[in-house]
Amino acid sequence: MSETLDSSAPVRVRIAPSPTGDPHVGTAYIGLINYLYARQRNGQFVLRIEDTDRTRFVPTSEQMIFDSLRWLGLAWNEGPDVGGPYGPYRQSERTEIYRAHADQLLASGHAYRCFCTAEKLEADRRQQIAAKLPPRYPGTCRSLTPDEIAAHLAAGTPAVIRMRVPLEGSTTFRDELRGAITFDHHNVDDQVLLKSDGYPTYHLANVVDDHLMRITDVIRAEEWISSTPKHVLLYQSFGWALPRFWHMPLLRNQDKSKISKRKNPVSLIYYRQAGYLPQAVINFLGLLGGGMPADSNGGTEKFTLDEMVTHFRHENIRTGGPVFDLTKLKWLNGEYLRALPSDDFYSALRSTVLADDYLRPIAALIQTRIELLSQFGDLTGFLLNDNTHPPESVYLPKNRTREETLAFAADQLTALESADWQQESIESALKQLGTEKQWSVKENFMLLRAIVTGSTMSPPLVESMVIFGKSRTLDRLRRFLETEKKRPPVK
RNA sequence: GGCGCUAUCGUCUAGGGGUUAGGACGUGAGAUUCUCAAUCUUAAAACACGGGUUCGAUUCCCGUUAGCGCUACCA
Repeated sequence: MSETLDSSAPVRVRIAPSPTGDPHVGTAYIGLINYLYARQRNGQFVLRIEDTDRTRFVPTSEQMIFDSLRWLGLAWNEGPDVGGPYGPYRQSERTEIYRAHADQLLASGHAYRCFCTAEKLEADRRQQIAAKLPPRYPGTCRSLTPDEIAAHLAAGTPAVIRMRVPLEGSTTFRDELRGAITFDHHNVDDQVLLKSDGYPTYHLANVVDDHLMRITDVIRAEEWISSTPKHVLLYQSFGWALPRFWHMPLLRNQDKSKISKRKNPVSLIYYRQAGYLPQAVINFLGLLGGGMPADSNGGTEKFTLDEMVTHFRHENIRTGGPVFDLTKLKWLNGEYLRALPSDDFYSALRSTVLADDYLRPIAALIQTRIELLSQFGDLTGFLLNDNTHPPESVYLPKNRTREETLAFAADQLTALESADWQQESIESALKQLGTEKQWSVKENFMLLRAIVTGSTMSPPLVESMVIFGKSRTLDRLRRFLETEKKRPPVK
């Protein structure tokens, strides 16, 4: 095992979300654990944006991450928006640093250039899988001669830089929650460190940044355990001291799989818009995985972020993955809502479901459709209600079976998930799906209307969906599918 | 398939070599309330399995099983 950081070094931790979409509830969870750790030890909490995957980059994502984490009360000491002594805190602005470090590994022999094409790698992988072998990089470019490399470079062949994992031996590291974990080098792949577009992969960037940013404790999700030996090897190649590693259990869906948007609302935007209070969400997150002594608050399961700072014990974190139980979160939220002073409760309503920004576009939508102002609620109920589950008689099109209808609704969900949330993109995504599956525009939109509004009659559907918001609309679709799946056919 | 991690009520968890294995959510029943919600009372509900170690294992060790994760020029 390698040396660890000087244990007297001031504690510095980080979260490193990727701006690839809506801010994720898992980011908030890991953020909370890091935040508590830093505050308990008078340490620093760093926010770093890991935007090295240019293909999945979503420009609006970063701001949403900032807003959501602040909403929850997780303030960071250093980050892209607040600055700090170890910036820049956006990885896309640090590419020179990664390149220099990759070059250093090239020079020291800990890494090598690889000129294999994506097609070849894919073919290799398929062959290995077919032969029941573990898919690994076959080492084609591992021992290229200087001449061969020069030739490729001269020819301008696109290249990546891979790490040279020792063929023999093993790497052991300590996980603060589980003890020593060992990986045989046979099972550690020659990971790509620098991609052909010049951006680093997570593995290089996170090691380089954690070292340069003086991170003492890497507190991250359990899914990283199997790549930790690569990181340890990298630290060793650079001759750097190791941080402590804490791998948190993964949040789970009801079926125990890793939490996913397909089976659960995971967007923090959703929780905000649906009317969860930040103190309820953060309290609930603190309940998952243990860490709070049961008797620290007189046995209550309700506690504030500050109470967590004083009582939370990282050593007591349970390593089994907790199911993210929406039912319990809702109960907790109700508790907080009821405990609110009535004025605060009213402002909470006014800043969410009755916010001007929300109501104004709704007004525009119904102005031409009413004769009395008091009819407002008649037309907009579905935008103010939480649950609008249509009966089969409403959602089922003539000449369609229940099975094909539910299957199509699931397709609609998939199509909408990847759609940009604007009228035109939503419409074209839906129409394209309709054409593919031979559903008429009318059937298509009517079904969706029934699911989203609970009725066959409503203001313009897509505009309504835009106002209602992506995360809530998709959630409605998901809940519809889920309950219909469980319900036996009525007919 | 390979490697790794994990295992207490349906769910979140407490506990720990000898306990009636505790609490919370949810569920059932009852009380209260004009209704509903809230509230109160109450009930059902768990140590995955097999070997050890031990006077005694749910607790410690090993194995099995199951679940999960990783196995990308994604993070």
